[in-house]
Amino acid sequence: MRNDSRLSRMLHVLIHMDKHQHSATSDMIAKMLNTNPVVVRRTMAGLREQGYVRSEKGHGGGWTLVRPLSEITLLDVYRAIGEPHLFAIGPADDQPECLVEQAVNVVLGDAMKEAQALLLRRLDSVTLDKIAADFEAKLTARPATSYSCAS
Amino acid sequence: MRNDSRLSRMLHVLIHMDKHQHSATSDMIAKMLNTNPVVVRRTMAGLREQGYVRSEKGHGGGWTLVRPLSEITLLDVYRAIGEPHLFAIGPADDQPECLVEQAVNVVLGDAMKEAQALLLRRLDSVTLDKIAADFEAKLTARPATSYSCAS
DNA sequence: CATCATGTTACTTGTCTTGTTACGATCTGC
DNA sequence: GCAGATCGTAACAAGACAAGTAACATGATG
Repeated sequence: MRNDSRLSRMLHVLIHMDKHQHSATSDMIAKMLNTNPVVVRRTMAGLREQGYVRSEKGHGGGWTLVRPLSEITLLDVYRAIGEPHLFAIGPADDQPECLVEQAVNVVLGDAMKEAQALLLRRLDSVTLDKIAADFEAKLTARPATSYSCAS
Repeated sequence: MRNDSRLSRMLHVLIHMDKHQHSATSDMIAKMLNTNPVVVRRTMAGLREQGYVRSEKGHGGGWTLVRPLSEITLLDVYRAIGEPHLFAIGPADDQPECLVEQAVNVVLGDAMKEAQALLLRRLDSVTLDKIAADFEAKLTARPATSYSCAS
């Protein structure tokens, strides 16, 4: 568990959900992600609140995709899961008195802000159906092997 | 302790070391950074191995800057401390069998690689004397207040 | 040789995601 | 309406990793 994999996992799930049109239970999704249902519900709660998926209780319930992949960007998903910290590095002190440290924070902070802006711009420029299309391309390139995790 | 602050701390220290020409003990540096001497030695070990600073034991010993700030970039310091992970996010699985997950990893990985390249480029383009100059500018702008942490 | 200072190891702490257990709420179908 | 499926949520443990801490060895100075 070295990285925060919530964004990666949610992208994975959403594309799979688009492939089977019927609802998927947290249990099925958990098996797909090699985790357990509680983690799935916890992480997907944000997607539900933002209206990208819907969850239904009871017999025959589960999760369904509400909006088409073409209308969801990676940035949308990132925001829906709560915009977790992108960087592992950061300043020692956010509001230092020392002017030297302030100067360090400015230079380092500017560089990080630029990198973050670039990353978010990239996330904003890609919709989920683009990833789905990449998958289809891979699929036709090697149709012999098993193509997907428990889908 | 939310972030890895080693880079930030080392930049801070190196610039201070340039200001007083005599050597600084780990104890003095620790007070400056609000930490303790062991952390200082641990983190600065990389800088010593790369030849940016020198440490001397015994009476009158301590740490001294070996190379001028103009010859040290932020990237140099980042590398000297062991190139710690920059990002807090990442893929759920580095070598997934599922082609969907592979496609997710490619898109996400490309975006992160670009952001990382930009950040490292920025770190490479700034030398420590630039930060020192920023500090001097701040200093002349408000000379009345205390300017520096225990320097 | 006494003292100062670094070098290093081992262990603890703090923080955050993930994993897990437990329990309550709600919906379906018989 | 009862049984079972399924989500919702709270509480807590596990794992990872930087940072904090304590103990002790090593080496240099006077």
